[in-house]
Amino acid sequence: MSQDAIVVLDFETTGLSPAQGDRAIEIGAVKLKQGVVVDRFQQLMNPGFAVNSFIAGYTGITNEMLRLAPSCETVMTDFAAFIDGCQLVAHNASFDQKFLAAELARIHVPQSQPFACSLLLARRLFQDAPNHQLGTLVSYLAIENDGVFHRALNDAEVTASLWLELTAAVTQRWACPAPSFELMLKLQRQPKHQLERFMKKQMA
DNA sequence: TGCCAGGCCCTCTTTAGGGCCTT
Repeated sequence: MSQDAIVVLDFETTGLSPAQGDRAIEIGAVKLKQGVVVDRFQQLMNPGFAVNSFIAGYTGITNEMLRLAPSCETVMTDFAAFIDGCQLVAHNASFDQKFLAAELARIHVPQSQPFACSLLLARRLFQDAPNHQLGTLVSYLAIENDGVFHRALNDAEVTASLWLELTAAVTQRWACPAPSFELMLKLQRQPKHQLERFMKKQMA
């Protein structure tokens, strides 16, 4: 897999914490090369137990839909191949990263790819947004969408568009052509009041 | 025993508390 590919991913899960026994029930992902979507991945997966009514209502993913889905282990084996050699992005990446690491650990695959966070970047680059929930940012930036949220591929698609908006904002604000993934990783860790100083140093 | 997410980030901060964000 080429090293310049970025996979923007989103998990739907049975809850908030793999440490408390929660599992993934759907993975959706969009692969970008030089800002263009070149591949997609979407798969429901059976966690081995029933999802509660809140999750079914929140995601629209029912136990009936999951009953015939392949196991998490089967799906994650395929997904590990999909993301091999790629850099990763998610909205509130700490959430998706812990589920990705937990599900990959079950099939004895380490999670070693660098992981950028569109939430941390949006808090820095779109400070005027009403808030930084994914749905709000989609409206704020007029990102094209089909009105479906909380399904993995739909959320991954709009997060990929958000990623491109974030890189475009860096380009526009600091005259930085094609900001690298590594630059975005560093930027998401900068205190807000030091953004100008940081970018000035980067562009010098 | 009782409780049960956790990282980020702001502020009435750092010997802490609470909102934001993800499902």
